[in-house]
Amino acid sequence: MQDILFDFIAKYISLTEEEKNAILSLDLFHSVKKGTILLKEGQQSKDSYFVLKGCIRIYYIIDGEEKTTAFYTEMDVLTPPCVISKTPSEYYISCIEDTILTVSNSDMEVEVNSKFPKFEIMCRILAEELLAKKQIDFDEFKNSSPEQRYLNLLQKRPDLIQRVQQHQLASYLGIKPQSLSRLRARILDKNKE
Amino acid sequence: MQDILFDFIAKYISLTEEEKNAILSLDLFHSVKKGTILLKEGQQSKDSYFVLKGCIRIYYIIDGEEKTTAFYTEMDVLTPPCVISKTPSEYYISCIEDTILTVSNSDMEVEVNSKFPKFEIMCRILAEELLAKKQIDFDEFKNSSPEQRYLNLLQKRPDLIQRVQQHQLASYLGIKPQSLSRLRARILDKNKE
DNA sequence: ATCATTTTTTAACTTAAGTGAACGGTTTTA
DNA sequence: TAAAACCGTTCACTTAAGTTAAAAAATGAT
Repeated sequence: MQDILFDFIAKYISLTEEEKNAILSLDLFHSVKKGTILLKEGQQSKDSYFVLKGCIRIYYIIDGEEKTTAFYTEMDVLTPPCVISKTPSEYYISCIEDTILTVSNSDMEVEVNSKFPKFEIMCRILAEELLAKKQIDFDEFKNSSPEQRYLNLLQKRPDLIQRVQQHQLASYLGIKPQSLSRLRARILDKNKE
Repeated sequence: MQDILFDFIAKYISLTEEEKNAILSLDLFHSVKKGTILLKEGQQSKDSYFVLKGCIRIYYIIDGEEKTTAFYTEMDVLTPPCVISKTPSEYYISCIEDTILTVSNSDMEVEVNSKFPKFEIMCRILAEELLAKKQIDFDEFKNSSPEQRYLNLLQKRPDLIQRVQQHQLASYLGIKPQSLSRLRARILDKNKE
């Protein structure tokens, strides 16, 4: 499990044994049961996550309805926006599967970064990469119809469609569950011809 | 003009005179005429921008149609995704007004960051903030209808609606120009009652 | 295994966005 | 300055998503 984290870090910087031990001493690894809520609306938090196994989601509750906007699976990093802005969260974060993840808080990161400037660099590169990816995802979302978005997701993250509930997937695609269901039937019809 | 840049930087780190001079010696400031294309599809680039005055936009050309996905105005920072991923650009960047901006390339940034570790920290914080903001914007986009998006924009960036062409605004809102026109008429009707 | 609950699908109807075309009004440019 | 190109709006029509409700299927608990 630790190797997964170190392999991930190795994509950005190379670590000495001393540095690896410093990380391990932080006791970052946690096992979390399906359904656990990591963050609630209104709460303040300093926690960031790295998913080793499983899946977590971000969702809002608007007019009593859950609106899922993001999923994080194996090898995904999540620093919730409210941690950056230091404001109360407007959304929930929960585990939709039994999940193994690392939990680090921003105080820890400040300390590690000042002790090992390498980490500062890794964090910068990682944030830049995630920003670039988010921008591209957003662009694709704007430039395509619900049906195209679904087909696109089928290409890029086929696992999600299996492991995630339809109504969560629907709001992730910016539509209602009934529309997703209909849209899938439409696609099947087309392929039959 | 330089003070605008230094005021912006001051939000993140404090600079000595020596550091300010190091920045000024880089010759970052540029004036660009309306209509200038800063980046074309297919090009590779290392340039990042900070807008001091004016407005630039990102757009794709899909099936011969321009699809505008982002606007950057006063005090906005833009590092195009293709600069981060070091891949050819899939989009264009152009000035829709006479614009004053700083242009810095990633080689310069690597050098400055290694000479002044402070800058590394600023870049990290800035990237994290922009990522958090982008995530929230994306969430709001998914959770709202075209009409709500338009009204939301009217609140948050009323200037954009004045200075940007309707068909560019439409694709920014994820709809067709005719739909934006109709939607505005609908809103006016409602307010008349 | 059965029942209760939740999730997904289907259907009928409403609403709004997409499409293609036409109309003035502006700006560009030859 | 006249012609061409472009832009925003409007209209009629098509297509697809939203809404409400109900049925069917899957899941979970006892």
